[in-house]
Parts: sequence; C-alpha cells; structure tokens
Amino acid sequence: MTRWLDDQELEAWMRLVAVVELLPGVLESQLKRDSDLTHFEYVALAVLSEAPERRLRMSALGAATNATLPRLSHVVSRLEDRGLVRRVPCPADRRATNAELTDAGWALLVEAAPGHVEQVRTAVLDLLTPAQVRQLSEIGAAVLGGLDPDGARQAAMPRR
Amino acid sequence: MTRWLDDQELEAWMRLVAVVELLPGVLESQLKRDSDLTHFEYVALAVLSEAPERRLRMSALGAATNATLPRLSHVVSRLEDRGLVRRVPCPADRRATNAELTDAGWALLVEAAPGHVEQVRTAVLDLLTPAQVRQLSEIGAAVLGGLDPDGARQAAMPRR
DNA sequence: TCCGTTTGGTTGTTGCGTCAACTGAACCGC
DNA sequence: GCGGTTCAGTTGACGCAACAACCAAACGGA
Repeated sequence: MTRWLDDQELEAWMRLVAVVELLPGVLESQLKRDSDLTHFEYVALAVLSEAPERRLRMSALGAATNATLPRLSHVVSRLEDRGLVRRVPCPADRRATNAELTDAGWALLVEAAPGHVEQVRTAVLDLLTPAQVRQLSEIGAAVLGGLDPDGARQAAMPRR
Repeated sequence: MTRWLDDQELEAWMRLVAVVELLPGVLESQLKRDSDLTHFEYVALAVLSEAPERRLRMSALGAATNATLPRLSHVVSRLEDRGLVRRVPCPADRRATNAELTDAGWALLVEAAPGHVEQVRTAVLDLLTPAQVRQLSEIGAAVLGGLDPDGARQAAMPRR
C-alpha cells in the first residue's frame, strides 16, 4: 500500500536530492582550493574556535559537528599532523581527550572564513529572498527534528 | 569587506548544512540494508527504467543523474558485475556505450522502490506541510539555478 | 586524405568515511 | 575492593568518489 509521490512532492524531492548532491561539491572545492581544507575540517576548526579555551572533548566536538567518533579521530589526526590542532589528554577523566585549536589553526581559520562566507552567499543565501531564508530555516528545523531527534547538532558557522 | 551572516541566515545555513550532512546517511542505510543498493545506484537504475528500451548512453545517464563519467563508469561496472545492467556498444557511434537495465535490474528496482519511497516520506515529506513542500520546491529551484546553471539535472525518482 | 582536435569512455591512484574490532579507564552492585 | 558492564577514543580494513591520465573513434579544415 505504498503512498507514491504526487507531482508536487516529486518535484520538491528531486530538487532536494539534487541540492544535497551538488552543494557539498561547490563548498568543498572552494575551501580546498583556497585553504586546503575540507568543509568538515573547516566546521571542526570553527567549532573549536568558539569553545572556551578553544578546546573541546572529542565526543563534544563530534556531537557538535555531527560526526562519528572514528571519523573525528581520523580528521583530528590529520589536522594534528598539519599543526592546526593539538590533542591534550583530559586530566579529570583519563579516558577523555581534548582537541585544542593551535594558533596556526586559528590563523588558518581566520584566513579561510571570508572566502567561505562569500561562497555560502553566492551559492545559496543570496539566491533566496529573506522570506525564503526563513522558510528554509523552518523546513530545516522540521527535517532535522526527524533526522536528529536530540538536536545535538549546533554546528558553528562562519559568524564573525 | 565580508558581509557576515545575520542571525536568520546563520540559522538557516546551519540547518541546511546539517540536513545535507545527515540526509544521505539515512537514505543510504535503508537502501543498503533492504536492497544492497547505494542511493546513487538506485537513482541510476530508476532513470534507466524510465528510458525508452530501458537503455541510455553513458553520457546521458551521467547528465541525468548528475554524475561525472568516471564515477558512472565505475558504478555501471559494479552493477554489471551483479547482472543488474548490461553494457551495449552503440552501433551508430562506435565511441559510445549504452547502459541497459536487465530484467534482474528491473526486478530489484521494483522490489526496492516501496521501501525507499517510505523512507523519503518518513524522513522528509511527511514532516512538512503541503505549503512547505511547495516552498522547498521553490527554494530548491533557486539554489539549483546557481549550482547547475544548465539544469541538466532531472533525476528520476520513485514515481510509480 | 591527412593531421589536429574534440568527443565518449575507461582505468588507476589517492583520499576520505564507515564499520568492526580493540584498549583502557570509569562506574556499579555486592 | 572485585568482576562485569559501559564509556571514550583509537586503529585497521574496506568501499566509493574525485582526479588525472589515457585510448579510440569521429569530426573538420586545408
């Protein structure tokens, strides 16, 4: 008894799928080209940069960036190799590890942010009316409610 | 002179990023689990299934699914190994290759479709009001206009 | 008709994400 | 405090996508 999609739904879905498929590419390529960063790496650095002491537990960073721990561990290793992040064992809980943004990481982030924001504008936000931005926000909230029930997601973004 | 994001924009963007990050996962895992298909493989089979003779040139399939040719070539190779698709050299242009859906491929698609549609509903469409579905469609169109200027994208979806 | 270019596609390498397995530290009941 | 369980994180193997290099067939001009 499948409820197939009507024309409106089909159209909306097709477009959403296309966006989901294409958007990462344009974000990645700009960041890669200009700052040699993955979008995910950028977000991770950005989240760290706003944390107190620029430092966060791995699991907290994973929750904030919506990454699994294995993924995050690999990414942090790569960032650590490049000197952008440091691993600091947590004294309070010896199982835990803190990831800490280095000065080099901060500098890279500061350098990368304007170009990224510009890309976000030209690829998405500037193509929408203010009303559509609000609608997008609402729609996003509704969908996230289903995908990510506990809304741990609060990824930091290119704010100042 | 960077124009930073205001609160509305930031919120909308963060949510969009989260959706773009999380949505593929839920689609992939349902399809993988129930039909051992990637979402992209599903779309490719679906597009083929609606083509005349269930057959399409590689480049046409690539355009319709929004894939690069190298990617498509690999995917078709895997599908071919599983007997879901056949490569048929094009007699008219000996450089060209046609990808053709086999009966097994058709059967798998028919079997996979209801579960996928159900997933699409529960993960997205059923969480939105009809008005939001229309808004999403408009927003998608606007963004795609920027990403995919030539709108080659017309990915086939789980229609009937 | 011959050479250069463009088109259509395939192949190999590299890099990132996922999954499964594992280690060590903290917690819990008794 | 002792044994089992859960928690935090790391590691290694595998799969898929992107990129670059490549090959062959078609086109196009002189």
